[in-house]
Amino acid sequence: MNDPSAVKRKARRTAEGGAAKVTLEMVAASAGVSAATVSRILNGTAIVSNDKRAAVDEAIARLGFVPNPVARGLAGGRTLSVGVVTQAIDSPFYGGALRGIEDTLGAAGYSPLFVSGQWTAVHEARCIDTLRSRRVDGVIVLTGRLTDAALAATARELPVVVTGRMMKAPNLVALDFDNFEGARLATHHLLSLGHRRIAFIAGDLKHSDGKERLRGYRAALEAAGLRYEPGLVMPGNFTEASGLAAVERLIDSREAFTAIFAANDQMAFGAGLGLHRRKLRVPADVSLVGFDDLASAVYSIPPLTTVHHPVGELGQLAAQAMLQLLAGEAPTLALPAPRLVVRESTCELGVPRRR
Amino acid sequence: MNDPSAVKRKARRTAEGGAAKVTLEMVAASAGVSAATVSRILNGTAIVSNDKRAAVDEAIARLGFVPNPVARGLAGGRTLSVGVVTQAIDSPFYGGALRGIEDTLGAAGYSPLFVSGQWTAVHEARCIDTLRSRRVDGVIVLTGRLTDAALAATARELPVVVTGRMMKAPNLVALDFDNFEGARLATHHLLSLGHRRIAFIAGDLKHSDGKERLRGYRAALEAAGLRYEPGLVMPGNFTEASGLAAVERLIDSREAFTAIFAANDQMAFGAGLGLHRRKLRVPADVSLVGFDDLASAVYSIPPLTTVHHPVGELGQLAAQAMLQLLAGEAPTLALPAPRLVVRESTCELGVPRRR
DNA sequence: CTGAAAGCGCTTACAG
DNA sequence: CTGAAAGCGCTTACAG
Repeated sequence: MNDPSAVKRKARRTAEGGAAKVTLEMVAASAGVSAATVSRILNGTAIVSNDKRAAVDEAIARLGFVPNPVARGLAGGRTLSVGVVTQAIDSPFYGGALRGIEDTLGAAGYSPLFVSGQWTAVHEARCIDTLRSRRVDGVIVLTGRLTDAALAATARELPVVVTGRMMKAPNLVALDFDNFEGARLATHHLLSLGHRRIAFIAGDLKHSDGKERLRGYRAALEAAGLRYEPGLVMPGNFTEASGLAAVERLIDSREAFTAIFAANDQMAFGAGLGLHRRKLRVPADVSLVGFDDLASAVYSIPPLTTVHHPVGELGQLAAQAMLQLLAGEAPTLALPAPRLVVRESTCELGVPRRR
Repeated sequence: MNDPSAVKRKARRTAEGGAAKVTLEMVAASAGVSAATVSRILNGTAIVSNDKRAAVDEAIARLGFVPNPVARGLAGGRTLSVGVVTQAIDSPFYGGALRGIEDTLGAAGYSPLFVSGQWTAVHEARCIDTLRSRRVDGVIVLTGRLTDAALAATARELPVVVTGRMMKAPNLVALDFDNFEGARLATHHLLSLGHRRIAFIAGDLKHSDGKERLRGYRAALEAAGLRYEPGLVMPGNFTEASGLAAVERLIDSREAFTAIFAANDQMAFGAGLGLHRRKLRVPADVSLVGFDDLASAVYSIPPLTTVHHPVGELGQLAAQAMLQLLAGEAPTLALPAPRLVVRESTCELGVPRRR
């Protein structure tokens, strides 16, 4: 404070900024201890005598001190922030996961930094660069297009949690959901209602969730002694538009079917509209099952039977795993199991419900 | 570098971190100039001779230097990040706005920091504290519960852009959408189809968008020479559940109606389900109009006629306004006008379309 | 046009 | 248990 220019600068800043920023140094001076001691108390880094601790706590409260995370980040190399690579910040599917992450991280004093990967590996790589330059302490990747190798490489730099795939690497934890089992459940449900001609609208088969859901459909069919019929399987890409197109193709193909299982809810919604346009009633004429249990599935017409995908929990788990990695602990995970939610878009074959 | 402990520390860090971090100082040394000069070139802060600039550019490229935003934030007081207070990170309504903000900010080298206000003033205030402690350069607030005074107060500290309300304050720009006109358009559409008994499901009337939409409904009615009938107006709170409940109350009230205008799409979806449950067909028996034009409105059954609310544009505009404030310019705004999107949930009275 | 130096607000070995 | 001091990687008056 004996540098005149410094004083001038500080004065100007205070004038602009309104309330003068309280610094750790001011707390230290006011409590009669060194800055190091205040820092140690803040971080629980060392044992401090009770009287000093009390004095510091009092000073912090009195001055209304809030540590500056930017300075902390520079000095300590930890920013208390974790990057979250999602595919689209406005995705109806990932929304719940983002919320779960935000809640869990927030409770531990960490802030999430959300970035959108736009479903391309190039963008995702750029996202991770941005996050690293912002010095996040770790990265959570929701699915995405990055290769396992790329992910393992970034795990060499900082802890990584990835969802939607199975892989093993040091400093990385992968959290997958049992898509196979979910699809099996959905198909089994239709079979148990007496359906035998069950069409399937596939998701993106380049991706594991798309592949697994197809595999589950097929496994359930075969377990019931039915043949897998390629003519009943329509390609799709997880969008409503592709679900709509799939149904049109299916109907035009003149292949007989009494039920449709779409590999996600968005395609099921598209399929529902397609059936509506072709004057087929759900479920009286065709039973329809989705996958994911989006918030909007409850209010679709009719309310959609679907496989509940606990994205919120998945987000919480991913955040918890990250927190554990950051604390140097070995993450312990209990993955949520798939569960079928029966609503009104399915009914027994030959016993159409009256609307 | 003549401090042994410093050398040791750096070495350890490099070993852990994989690729050694390239610093501005290394660039300066390598280019034979001072750190100040490199900084000036990076920031365009001063005119620099061409040969030095070339040397520095070359060194930056050769070493792969990326400036550390954390250090920049500490030293310069600017973090190139802007806080975004949204109500829920997974809101189907704000999603598009978040995306617009992310895109526009990203193109200018800024990163958004998304936080969720949970629709309560307390949370929002806490969000703004968090953002300020993270030293964001400005804050964008999407609607929210904060009072105008509270917003004006934070605008004294840093630039603020707020959507969903009209207000004036220094260092703050408010971006509103013409909810009144939108509601007028929607109601007018139903009137022009011959409907006279038009029910209205209101949104949250404590909030300006809720109030304005009700006002627009009423104004259109009165302009057509019709009386405003309280019995046709059902309370709601912008959720699907409240739309569903409103329709049930409406039907049970035995009030005659041939059309429903819901103050947002989510309530319209709930209303649609309510009508479906009571065996009323849309639009053959009842025409239904929403407000917002959510992504899912296109695939609802039937596809929903609604007022397009350009949230994506609104997000881009908000981000642009923030960028202009940050640059010390006076924001110039061209607000997008409401526009009716006619789909399949409305039809002429007395001329029911065959499904 | 350019450099030396101080400073941003913390953390962390080091040395008691 | 605790302090003095250096350092994190930049920016910015100040003084040429």
